[in-house]
Amino acid sequence: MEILEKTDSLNSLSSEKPSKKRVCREDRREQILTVSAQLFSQKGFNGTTTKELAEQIGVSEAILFRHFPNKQELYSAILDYKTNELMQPLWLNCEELMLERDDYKVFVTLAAQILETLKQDPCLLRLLFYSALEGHQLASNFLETTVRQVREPAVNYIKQRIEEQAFRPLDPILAARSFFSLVMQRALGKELFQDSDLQKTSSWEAAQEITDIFLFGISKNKDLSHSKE
Amino acid sequence: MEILEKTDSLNSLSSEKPSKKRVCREDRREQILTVSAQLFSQKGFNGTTTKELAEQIGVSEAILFRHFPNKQELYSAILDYKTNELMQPLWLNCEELMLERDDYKVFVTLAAQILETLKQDPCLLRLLFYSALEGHQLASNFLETTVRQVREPAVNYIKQRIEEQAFRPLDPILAARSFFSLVMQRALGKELFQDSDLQKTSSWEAAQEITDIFLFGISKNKDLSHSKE
DNA sequence: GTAATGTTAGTAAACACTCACTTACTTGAA
DNA sequence: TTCAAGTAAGTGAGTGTTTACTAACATTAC
Repeated sequence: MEILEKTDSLNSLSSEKPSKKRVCREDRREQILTVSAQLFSQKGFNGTTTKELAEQIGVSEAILFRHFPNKQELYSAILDYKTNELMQPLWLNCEELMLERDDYKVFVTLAAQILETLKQDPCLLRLLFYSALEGHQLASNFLETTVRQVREPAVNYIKQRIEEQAFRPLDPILAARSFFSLVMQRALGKELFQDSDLQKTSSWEAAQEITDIFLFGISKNKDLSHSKE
Repeated sequence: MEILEKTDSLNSLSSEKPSKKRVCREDRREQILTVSAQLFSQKGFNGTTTKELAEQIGVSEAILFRHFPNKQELYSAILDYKTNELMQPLWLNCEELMLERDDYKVFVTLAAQILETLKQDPCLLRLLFYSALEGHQLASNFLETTVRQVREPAVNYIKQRIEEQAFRPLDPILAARSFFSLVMQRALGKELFQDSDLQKTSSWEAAQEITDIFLFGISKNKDLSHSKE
C-alpha cells in the first residue's frame, strides 16, 4: 500500500505526464509480494482476483505473470516471505533472561513480542488461518516447522525449571502449549474477532496478564514478585 | 450427505429408471443446508461454486435459487442454522454441578462438552473462522451474542467463587476467557491444524488436562482432589 | 540497439443466476 | 375408481459477466 502511494505521489508530482516510472525486477517483485500479502490476507486466496491485485499495485495483470507463473505460486511465495520475515526475532531478547532464571520476565517478554509482532502486521495471522482453512500445503509446513520451532525453547526452559523444582511437575509440552494458547487466543480475539474488550489493553499489559495466570498455574512458589494481585 | 445417499440408494434400487424421487420443500431446504454447510466449511464461501453444490446435493442449480435468492443468503442461512443447532446444549449438565460448588466437575464437564461438540461437527469451527476472516456480518453477530452467551455463566460462577474466597481475586472475565482460550486452542489444534500430538487424546482427557491447569491457576486451595499430578 | 519493463487486447473456461419448459404428485368431481 | 386440472418440484440450456492467464506489441534505460 505504502509503495503504491509512493508511486502515485511520484506520478502526481510530475502532474501532466503520467510518466510511469519503471521499477527494477527485484523491487517490483517485493512490491507485488507486499501488496498481495495484504489483499490475500483480507479476502483469502479465492476472494482475491488478479485484476484487483494489479490495480492495487498499479500495473497491468500481465506483470504479475511475468514475476510469478500463476496465482497459486504467488500465494506460496507470500507465505514463504511472511514466515521468514516474522518468525525469527521472537526469542531474541529472552535468552539472557532464561539464563538468569527470571521466569516472569522470560514469559512476559516472549508474550509481548509475539503480541506486538502480530499487532504490527495483522496480515500474518489472517494469512495463517486462511491457509490452514484452505488446506494449503505451506500451511502445514508452517505448523510443523515454525510453530514447533518457536515452541521448542519454551518446552526446554520449562523442563529445566521443573527439574530445578521451580515449576510443578507437569508435561512441559502441555505447559508450553497452554502458554501459547493464551497468547494466540489473545491475538485472535483482538486482531481477528475484533473483541471490543481486548482493544483497550496494550500488548505489554496483555502479556503481563497472560504471564501472571500462566506462571501462577505452573509455579510451586505462589508469591510471584511481579504478580499483580 | 446421508440424505444424498438415501436418494441414491432409492434410485439404484429401481435399477433401470432414474426415477428422481421428489422431495418436499422443507426437507429439500434442510438437505441443501446440511450439504452446503459441509462444502462451505471445507472450501469457504468463495471457494465453493453453486454448480458443485448442486452436484453434491443431486439436483440442478436452479433448485438452489428456488430455495434461496442467492449464494450469499444461502450462506447466511447456514450460519444461522448451525449456530442455533449447536450452541444451546453446552451448559446443560453443568448447572447442578455449579450449585454443588464442584469446581472441577463444572469446568471439566463444560470443556468436554465443547470439545466433543466441535469434534462431532467439525463444520462449525471451520465455518466460524471462515466467516470471521471473510468479514461476514453474521460472524460478528456470532461473536457478540453466542460467544458471550456461552461465556456469561462461567463469568458469573467465577465471580461467585471469588467472593466465596475459593478462587484468588482476579478479573472474572479474564479468567473465563483464559479457560475458553485453553479449550478453543485445543479444538483449533486438533480439528483445524491437525496437530498430531492432539489426535491421540480423547475429549474427556483433554478436558481434564485443561481443567487441571486452569483451576490450579485460579484456585486458592492447591490440593485439588481431582488434579492428576 | 537491445534487453528489460511495460501495456493492450484479447482467450477459453468458469461464474452466479434465469427462463421456458417438463415431470411428478394431489385433489376432487363424475 | 378414474382421470383431468392444478400445483409444486425439477430440469437443460442458456444469460452476461468475471476469471486466470497469454501473445503480440510498445516504451524506456543504458
